[in-house]
Amino acid sequence: MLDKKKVVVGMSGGVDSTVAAYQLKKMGYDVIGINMRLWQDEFLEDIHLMHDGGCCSLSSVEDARRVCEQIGIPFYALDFKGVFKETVVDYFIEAYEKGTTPNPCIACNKYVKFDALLEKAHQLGAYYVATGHYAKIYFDEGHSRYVIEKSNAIKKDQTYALYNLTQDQLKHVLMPLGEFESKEAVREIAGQFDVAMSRKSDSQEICFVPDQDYVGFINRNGTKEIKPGAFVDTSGEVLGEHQGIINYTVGQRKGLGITFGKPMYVVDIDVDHNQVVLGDNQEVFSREVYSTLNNFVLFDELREPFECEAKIRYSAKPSKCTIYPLENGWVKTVFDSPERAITPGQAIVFYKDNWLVGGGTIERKPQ
RNA sequence: UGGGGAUUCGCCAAGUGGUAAGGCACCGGACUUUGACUCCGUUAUGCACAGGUUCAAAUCCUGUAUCCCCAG
Repeated sequence: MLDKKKVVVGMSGGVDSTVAAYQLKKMGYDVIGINMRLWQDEFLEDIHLMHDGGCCSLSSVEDARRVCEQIGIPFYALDFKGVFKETVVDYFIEAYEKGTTPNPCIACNKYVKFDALLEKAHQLGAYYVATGHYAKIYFDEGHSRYVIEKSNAIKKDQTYALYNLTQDQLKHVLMPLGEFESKEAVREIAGQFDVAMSRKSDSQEICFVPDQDYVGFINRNGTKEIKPGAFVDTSGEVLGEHQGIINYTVGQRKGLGITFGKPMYVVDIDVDHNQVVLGDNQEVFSREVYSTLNNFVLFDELREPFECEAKIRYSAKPSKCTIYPLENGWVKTVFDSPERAITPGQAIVFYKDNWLVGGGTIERKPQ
């Protein structure tokens, strides 16, 4: 029997998860802090010295332990390396190898934090798992469903990374930071535990990749050989040589190592021909987006065209669009105005007012 | 080895006597729970080289080198 007063909190040792745990404790929950061991890499030794890590700092076990002690809750460091490697790291590498751009945080949320960790929570008898995400989750009578609503701290809103959560998961998830009006308010509370920690920076890269060098990471851990190939323009004309498709993502401008007297951007990546297509600023805009693996939160299934807003990357303002159901669970999104750099592999997330409608993985237009 | 033109930061390029624009690339920083984008900043004591004229030259003169074009 699961205890509804019992909650497992994923503790990174950072500001957000610390305050989340503290708030729950204050609300009277029986809180258990768990630090997830996710990845080991000899290059990661000092990474916790550089970043707060927010959700997924890897080496802050000691911070997490100390904080739990101060809050007065039990603490465990548990091994999640297996799931993490399979569902996040391998996915990450494979995505790049097939010419797309992964979003590891979304995968981690889906498979690790709200699946593996939730399962662990249940094993410990806890009904809930909680995190320091900036988002609001609750049961909405109007929709007769669990819903995800944007955080009050709109600048820190993290609902984008949560679109994959199912009703089953949402039922068991608490996000106490959703009501906070700002990160500053959260930091203030964190200050009482550990001054140094409350000042930790927000900066964040891919948590398992040292030095922002994801290319080196894939070279060390990937299976495929990275081969140079041709840069071509949108008409197929060869412009130069690229260093391997994993180095590029749609919309990228810097690091092409080739000059044209005007800014040039990656417009597309053609894995089959090992080519990277370049174009000018105008050529990187488009109104249509196709997505698969869609999950809807506000309703069960998309059955007819639906007017809403959507964003195609984490840090973007939602733009007006209409979404259309296609066959095999695909969704076609048509924006009112062109969007910049629609990138296969990234997520498109739909919103209606402050509610998260759903989302999916961006794919290239089906032929 | 006749004539003409060129040579400015890694690349493109402005500057025609008054004390080296700009773009791209690179590098650094900000922003960011992904990758990108964006923003800010740094970057040639020196204009192929050697002399000369001038208060003052990348800009004028002389010579040298390299490249391009036209003639043999």
